[in-house]
Amino acid sequence: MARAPRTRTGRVTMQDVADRAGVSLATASFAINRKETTKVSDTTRRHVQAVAAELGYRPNAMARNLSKARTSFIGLITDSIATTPFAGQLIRGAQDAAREHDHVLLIANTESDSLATREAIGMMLDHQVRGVVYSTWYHRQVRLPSGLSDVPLVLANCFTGDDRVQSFVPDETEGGRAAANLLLDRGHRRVAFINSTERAPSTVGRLRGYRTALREHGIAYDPGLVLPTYPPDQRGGYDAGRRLLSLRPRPTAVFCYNDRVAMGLYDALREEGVRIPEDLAVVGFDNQEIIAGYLRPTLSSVGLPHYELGHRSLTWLLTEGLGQQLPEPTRTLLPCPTVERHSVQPLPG
Amino acid sequence: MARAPRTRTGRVTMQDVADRAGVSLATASFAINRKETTKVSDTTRRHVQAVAAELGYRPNAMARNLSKARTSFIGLITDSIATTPFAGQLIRGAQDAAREHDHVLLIANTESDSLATREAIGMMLDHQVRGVVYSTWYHRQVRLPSGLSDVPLVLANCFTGDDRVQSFVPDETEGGRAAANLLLDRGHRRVAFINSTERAPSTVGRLRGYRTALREHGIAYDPGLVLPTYPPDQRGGYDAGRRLLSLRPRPTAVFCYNDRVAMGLYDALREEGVRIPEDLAVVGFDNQEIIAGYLRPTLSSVGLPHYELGHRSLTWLLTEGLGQQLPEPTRTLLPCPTVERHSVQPLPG
DNA sequence: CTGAAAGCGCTTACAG
DNA sequence: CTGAAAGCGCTTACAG
Repeated sequence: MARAPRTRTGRVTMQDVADRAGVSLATASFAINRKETTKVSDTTRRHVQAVAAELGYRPNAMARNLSKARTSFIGLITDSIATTPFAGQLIRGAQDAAREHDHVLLIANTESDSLATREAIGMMLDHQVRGVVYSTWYHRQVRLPSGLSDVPLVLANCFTGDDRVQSFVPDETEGGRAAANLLLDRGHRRVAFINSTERAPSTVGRLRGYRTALREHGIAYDPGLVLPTYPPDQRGGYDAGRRLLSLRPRPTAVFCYNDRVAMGLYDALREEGVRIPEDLAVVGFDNQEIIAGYLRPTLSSVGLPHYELGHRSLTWLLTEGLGQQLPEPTRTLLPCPTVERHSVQPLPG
Repeated sequence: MARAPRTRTGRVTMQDVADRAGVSLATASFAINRKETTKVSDTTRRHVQAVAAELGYRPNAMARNLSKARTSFIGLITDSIATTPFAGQLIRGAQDAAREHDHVLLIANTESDSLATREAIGMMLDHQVRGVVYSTWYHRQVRLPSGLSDVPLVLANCFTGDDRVQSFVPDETEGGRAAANLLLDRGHRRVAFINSTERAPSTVGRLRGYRTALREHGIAYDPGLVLPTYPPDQRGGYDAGRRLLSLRPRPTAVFCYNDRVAMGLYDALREEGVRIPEDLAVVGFDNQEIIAGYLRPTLSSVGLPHYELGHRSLTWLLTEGLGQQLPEPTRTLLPCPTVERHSVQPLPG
């Protein structure tokens, strides 16, 4: 890198490049930005670019943003970042999408704190973000904080009561159906469901999917096979597991609301010497690798599409959500992938 | 909010505020930014601020950054964001520190990809970040990517071979000592250590800490009680657990390299009907809530200070790392917190 | 205490 | 194809 003129910030400016290349600032700008409109001859462009490279020129994004009256920032608001790896996946998806479109994420983690949320929104508006992704770490309905009404917006993993904002959420129903099918397709006919008692998209949707799957297999829905649990964690799963074992005739398979519930169920089964999957086949939900991948036997599960939620919502924002006339907002359902492990018999054949 | 003049971007500018308040742009600027130098009368300042609030004025951060020749951006490079909740904790700590100093994080997740790293660094330099935090999700030595030599830098959870850059890392030795003490302080004298075979700060440090603790308790170090395992996960822990059970006399306590190893150990113990903590006390490391909090019995563990790594490194960067003459770089060790649960007997008394 | 003016580093009509 | 010039929305010496 050659010695170069310096400015206030100690950096090479476009004016420096122009001077050294013997062209005007305007020409340097066009040449460096490779404007499609062929305003600059190939020779000039190559020459200017060579000089820029030689001087180690880097554009000043602040100046560019100001003069273009447009930044390449997208705000991402999340209510948690480290509670689970879920938020991280969502961020990763959003980040990848942002990169694909040459945009930069301004991430704010609010921990559901309203002051932090307000500050985050203010910071984003001050930085002229082109749009905002509002996300939650578990699928739920939200009330939008104020301050977001004047900026292009998309929701990831959450939705508003009136569905007047475009949102992307997991297809809980289809996920519940897939989980149940993992068991029904193996010929199980007495399939229990340990569900959380919260009223949430996940509990309602997964139950609906479970019932759909039963119907499709010609099996009557038996409410007695739906075991409520709360909280939906290892302890709840253990308790529900004990209740499940006292059912007569005993179910041969069970779909657990989530992997932590399955973890507790495993404990209950072990105590009673019930083998998985021989005596009872088990399916979880969430596909938390650290649980599902390490239980013995490893747990078949249905995952949540957090990466895709982040990626799709950001992509939508950048491709459709920025225009003047938005498409009719919808709540778009994203599929939940099935992950087969060893807690269910292999499919015959 | 009153009707206000509009600009290109459709936003209220400082000029609008000045006009409406009947003052000059300069005065508006001073009034709005509450410059300590009392250049503006209280009356004027209050008036201008009232007008600004009335018009819903928000400063344009791009313009401010450009004219001040300084942004409030700090870059944060991480090699993983969703593998574990660790990176999320580190980010959260850094984010909180940034907020405390009115700075904004530009986060890039590279997944250890060198192209992504290069792009991230370029993006950060283009955005005139004031400094960069380079972090890894597990404690290790790193080679710095090029492009970071001209920017204030600090390392979090990693360090360079020559220690010529300030870094913050977990105190593995003290953590290992604390883990062993959790057992030794209960009177255990035959304390095994299931360690990973990788050569890493964690394995080396924790072993050193374990030996220190033994010495302090007047117990001779017995290499036969250090059981190697690889990979350091549930499977490795299970295998090591079986080996441990064949030792004679059998250890009464064991310190596991991490919680996943402990999870596998639990499986081995359960198979043999060995009770925790009555027959064997167990301590893990990492304090991964989803494992340690849910195993039966719950697992005592030593945590890693990811939040603090992020918070301390960012704070250092903003308070000491930005100056012209940096303090002598050091590798600063941060303490690993002990978390007691039920896999160790309660302390008598 | 207040204002006129220059300048930050770019982009982009507008002329030529 | 190339250049002179205005302008983005602020900050900050410098005068008064």
